[in-house]
Amino acid sequence: MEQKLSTRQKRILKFIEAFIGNNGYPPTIREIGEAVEIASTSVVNYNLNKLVEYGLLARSPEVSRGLRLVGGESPKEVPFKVVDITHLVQIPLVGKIAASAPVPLPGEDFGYYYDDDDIIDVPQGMLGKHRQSDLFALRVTGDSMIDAMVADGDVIVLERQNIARNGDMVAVFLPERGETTLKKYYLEGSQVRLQPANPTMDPIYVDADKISVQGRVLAVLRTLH
Amino acid sequence: MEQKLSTRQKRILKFIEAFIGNNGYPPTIREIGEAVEIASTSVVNYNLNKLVEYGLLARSPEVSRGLRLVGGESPKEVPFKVVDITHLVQIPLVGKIAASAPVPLPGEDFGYYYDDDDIIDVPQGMLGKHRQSDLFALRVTGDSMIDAMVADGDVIVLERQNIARNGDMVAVFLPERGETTLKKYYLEGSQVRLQPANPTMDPIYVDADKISVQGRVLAVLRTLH
DNA sequence: CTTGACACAGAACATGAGTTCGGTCTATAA
DNA sequence: TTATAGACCGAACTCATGTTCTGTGTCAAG
Repeated sequence: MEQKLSTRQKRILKFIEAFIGNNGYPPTIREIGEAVEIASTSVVNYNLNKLVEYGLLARSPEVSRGLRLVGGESPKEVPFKVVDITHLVQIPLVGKIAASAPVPLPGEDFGYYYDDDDIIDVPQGMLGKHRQSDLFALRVTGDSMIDAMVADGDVIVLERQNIARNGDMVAVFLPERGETTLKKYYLEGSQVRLQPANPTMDPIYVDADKISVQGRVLAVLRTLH
Repeated sequence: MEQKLSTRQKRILKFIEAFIGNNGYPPTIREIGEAVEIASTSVVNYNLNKLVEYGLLARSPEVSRGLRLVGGESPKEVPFKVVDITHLVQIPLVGKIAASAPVPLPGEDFGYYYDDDDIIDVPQGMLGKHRQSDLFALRVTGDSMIDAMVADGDVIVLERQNIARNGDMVAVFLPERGETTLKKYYLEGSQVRLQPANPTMDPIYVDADKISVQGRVLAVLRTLH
């Protein structure tokens, strides 16, 4: 059964989900309208009734906030699922990363000592589930990471981690070369194959005990202007 | 921690819990009063405020059914900070982009089937200030955009726009070649220089009237795993 | 006994919020 | 062309619902 929801209707559903997750109770028609950019309450009402037709929503007539999501999923799980989507994780931007230096790791002793501009917000659902204290971000300076498809000015979000599993994109420091790179990690015998994200470029091979994994890359964020 | 809840307050808590479980939204003051046999709404209000004092309940003033059960734990350190949803921008993921086809723009009836997750949340501060309705996102398929430092699977956020200013990163469709690319835009006389983001690659030059700007790139999002 | 905090009742009040209705716009069918 | 239906807007309407106020009765401290 293929239900073609309009973009608005999808946004409405998503918003209701998120709102309930954040507030514990459903939104009003007007709150939905504001969030989804619908000027008239009647239009929101109109689309809500559509969603009821499609069996995605339940409404209690004449009841404020009388909405309930009734998708195929178990309704019990909704609030938790939503939490993942709508929560923002605050990640400290602890410094810059360049090929010529090891990754600056967040200070352990002094914990939270960053000013406001050094914290970036990321929707929790965009990353997986991780201990927030293990997350940190770095701004890339220079073009040395182009083989990792990472440009000057990009922000990368990392999870602090000393080991890696095959296929992980990791930040590794190579003491022999005295440089840091972002590569995909593949352990092959006693050697490690470090594969650039750019498929046109060749991997490098290093002894497994001669590299230092600094963290696993979870996301790359690039904003223009 | 002793909590000397009156029988009424216990019944209220119990009822709220049951009501939310049954209906998906919290009860009104009057519904509580009826269930717990309290004659006056003010008394219900009175006891609800007591429960808030005890840290067992959260209320949103002037909000219908603005109740939320909250654990008895101390509100000291919440692992994830709850943020107002209005700080998130909801952007429709309207389709895929590949070198071989023009950009699918929102509103064009492509008969698209929208999934549950073709809306992405982005912190408002990450983009600039834009009309939300002008924003859309595309998922990149294939490695054809590597010269723009965009990898397979990346999501790009665009602002719908037909013109471009020098230096803008834009999605342009080249009718002559029948392909779409992401390039930096520089108008030079009657020609346009399209500069790849990757500094090691060379620009291409096209007649200004032979290109079609589809939108301006605001951000590139890449998640691993 | 008086005082005051506490729990409660009842009713009026103000506004939050669902509903309804007339009208516009666009696309498609007749 | 006209007609019809879907999606939308704006405003009015009405009830649902939170808030506030005055006033009871109880009970323990003074």
